[in-house]
Amino acid sequence: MEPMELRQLRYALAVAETRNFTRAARQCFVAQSALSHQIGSLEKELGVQLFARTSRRVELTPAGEAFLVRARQCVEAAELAVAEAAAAVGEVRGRLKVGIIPTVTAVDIPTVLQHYREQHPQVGVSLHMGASDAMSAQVAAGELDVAFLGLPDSREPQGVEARELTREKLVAVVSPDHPLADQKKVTLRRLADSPFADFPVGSQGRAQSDLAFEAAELEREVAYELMSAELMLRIVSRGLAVALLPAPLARAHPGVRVLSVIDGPRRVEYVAWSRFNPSPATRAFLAALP
Amino acid sequence: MEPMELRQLRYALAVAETRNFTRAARQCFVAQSALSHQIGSLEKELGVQLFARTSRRVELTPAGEAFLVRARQCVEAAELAVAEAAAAVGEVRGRLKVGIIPTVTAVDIPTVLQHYREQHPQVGVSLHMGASDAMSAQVAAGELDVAFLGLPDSREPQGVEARELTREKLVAVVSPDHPLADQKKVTLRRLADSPFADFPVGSQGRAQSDLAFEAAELEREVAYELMSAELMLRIVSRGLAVALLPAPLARAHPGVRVLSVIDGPRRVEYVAWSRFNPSPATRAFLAALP
DNA sequence: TCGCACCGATCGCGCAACACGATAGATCTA
DNA sequence: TAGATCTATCGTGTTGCGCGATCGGTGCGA
Repeated sequence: MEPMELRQLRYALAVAETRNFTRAARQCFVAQSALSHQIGSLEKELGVQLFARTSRRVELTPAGEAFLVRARQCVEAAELAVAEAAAAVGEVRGRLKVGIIPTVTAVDIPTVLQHYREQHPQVGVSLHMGASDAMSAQVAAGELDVAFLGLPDSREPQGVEARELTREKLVAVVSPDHPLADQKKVTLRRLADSPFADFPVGSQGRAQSDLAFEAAELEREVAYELMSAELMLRIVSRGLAVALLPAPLARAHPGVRVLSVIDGPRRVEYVAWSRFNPSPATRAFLAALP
Repeated sequence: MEPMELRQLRYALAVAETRNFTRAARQCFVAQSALSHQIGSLEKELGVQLFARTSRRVELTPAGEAFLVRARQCVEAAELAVAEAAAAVGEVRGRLKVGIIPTVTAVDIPTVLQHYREQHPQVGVSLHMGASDAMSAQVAAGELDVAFLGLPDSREPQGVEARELTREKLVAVVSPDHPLADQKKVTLRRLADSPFADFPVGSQGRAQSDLAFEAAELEREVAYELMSAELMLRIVSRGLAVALLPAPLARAHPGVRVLSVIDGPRRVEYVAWSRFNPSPATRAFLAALP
């Protein structure tokens, strides 16, 4: 019996993705008969059914689930091997998965991506938004290549390599009608009387503010929870709530007043990447960051 | 141009291992011409030389080094995929790399290995001796599947999953001629007058004792440093030094006196495995441990 | 209920690529 | 200089991969 080959893994992954032999074959640019035959001989060699197929539906067997996790790693490693070889002669190729929080301020993401793509047109970039915790876990698990994270200044990224990009104090944003609107400086104590818009409980964005109020032994009401800084600012401008946000985001938004907070929380922004063997595309991205 | 296949990676790995096309071909059970051709077409597709060959010597180019790291991961993932598929129908196959410190007491390694092999004859087992720190790093890096570790009771394994096997107090061993030989109990204070045999500086085995002497604010002389408990006991029996060791090891050795140490250090023995996707062979090993 | 659309398995055929053995060419050794 | 060693290359045979066509089974709609 012939040993397993990458082609069979690629076909099997396509079937798992589409749950359909015919579409999988199209995706692999081969005839359905060829793909069927390869899957069949793969299953014969393994001695296990990977797919349970009725003529109407294709599903993964438990064996198929377990097998394809490794098969995916295998194919990814093969792509990375090609990318490494190309990188050794100065050509950066491959794909790059970037995670960003909704409050990146240290760098202008579109500019960074534009420069990166100009320097390395052979790299396909995909962007993903998310929370710092989820994304640093994804980086550690290899599901993201790099991620921009924001943490309270008392914390550090866990389980990943990281570089500090900026360290800044959050500012308060209030609507022009707010009683504090004409102040230049406020304290948490005075802000705590108003309802807040903030990030969802559990996110590091929320922790940035929560920790400060805890340290000051103050209670506050969070009336709105959302992951979007943009929406948060619009809610503030309507006078529905106040918020603590990074200064660059706050100042870029019209229709709100920005107040410095004397005992306000500090946050740190990091760029994080995997501890183990970042891909050439990842190394190039980190090198291209200011 | 054809896409890369596992066959080419297997051949390339064999060449990297043997540094010789002819021997690599034998290892792969193909003719040398076939292997040469595959390597050639692989290099052509990558657009990079992987091997610098004179007709006398074969060496890896930098591109080859980088490429083969990933290629190795790729074929290992392929093997694991096969093992996972087999495991899904109850057959445990594959290879298992076990790391052990020289002072395992919680389990009898030969017995464990014997039972494991009887239950899972399809698994090839390889044993490696080493220090706790080095081996837990190897487990984290995927170079070992499981490792038995010994740590001071104030520490825990880092970067790996681990299960505590036993927690015990170290005993003192002295030669029958030693002034303390007839005591049943001693203190660190009284032991500290004698020269010690102990594990090398930096190892966790050494840390077990060092921490205890530091806590007691005592100085001692370590006259002999070695990684073998067996040798350590022979040195002790000759009267050249005293030592602190796990009780089961000490009692198993003739020609030494074993003393309990009132303020003696405690150690914990763990079995550790990788955080990420242990192989079927690894899962079976952990399940087979008492 | 019948026909039709959909889907995977199978078969026969043509071709590409893989492996083999032999040999050429290069390099180091005695 | 002869020989040993090692990789590249060439010509040849075979295998297995992909293709198109077709079959058989299933669910849906008229």
